[in-house]
Amino acid sequence: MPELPEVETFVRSLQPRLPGRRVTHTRLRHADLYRRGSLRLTSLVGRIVERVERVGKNIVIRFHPGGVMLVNLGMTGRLVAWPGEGGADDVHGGKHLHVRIRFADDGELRYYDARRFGHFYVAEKCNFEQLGIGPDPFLLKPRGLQAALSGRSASVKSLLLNQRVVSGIGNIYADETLFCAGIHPARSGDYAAPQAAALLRHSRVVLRRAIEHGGSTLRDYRRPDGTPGGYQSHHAVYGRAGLPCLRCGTSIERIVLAGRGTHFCPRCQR
DNA sequence: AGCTTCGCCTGCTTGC
DNA sequence: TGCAAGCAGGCGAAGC
Repeated sequence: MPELPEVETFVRSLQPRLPGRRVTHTRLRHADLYRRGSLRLTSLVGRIVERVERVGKNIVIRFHPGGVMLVNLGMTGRLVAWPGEGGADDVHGGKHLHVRIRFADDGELRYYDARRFGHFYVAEKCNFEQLGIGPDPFLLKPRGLQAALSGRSASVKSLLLNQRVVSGIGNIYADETLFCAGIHPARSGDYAAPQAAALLRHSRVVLRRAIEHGGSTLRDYRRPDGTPGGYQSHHAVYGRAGLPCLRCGTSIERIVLAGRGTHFCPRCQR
């Protein structure tokens, strides 16, 4: 599931390939792909890609002389330039190809999404806060996270998953961060608030390492070139229920918290 | 207001 | 072996 490291992997592939290209046609299969309030993709025709960046789990494409497109990949979305590198085109046999943005040079930006949980948002300008996209973990200050956690009775895990609190952390990296920080996922935000600096530090270490490995592939996710990411083999707790903790040997537990499968070491995380 | 649960959507896994 | 039910999960909406 594309979280920050997986989205960053897509952005790093797109950034050297899209800028300078002019949009000539757009095609979208289902209008329900648009997030509420979005302009149509056709409004981008004639505009030139300026740059590709990432905010939290969102891919942000900015255009000249104006306009911005946000893509949230949901669970199984893939945003790739076509033709792709090394036969990686049509990874789903074209069955799940939902958006095609054609450029003047005949190349395309393609969006595939098997489960259609992803969303597009097109606007002249966008305000991330209004869209519910909070600060990126690499920009958020320890004090900011502390303030966002203190006084909150919700579990620290659900707050890490809350994109308004910090954007980019999803189920895998929330579990991994909490393990590194030694905090039980069911603890309240208020309890964890004094440890905000450590939480933030650990989240950055985990996210940076995951980016270096091209993200985590559990099932659907593939890097832009079609190869799986490599970070899943470095998970300490996620997907390791019943296996021994790498630090103390205690069996890793799995519970459901905030509606998500949650993995932790009952001895290392208190 | 804050928190939890639900539903969207589809493919893979599990169980009868 | 085959089919139906269960499960996974980001995120917005609904409910408490």
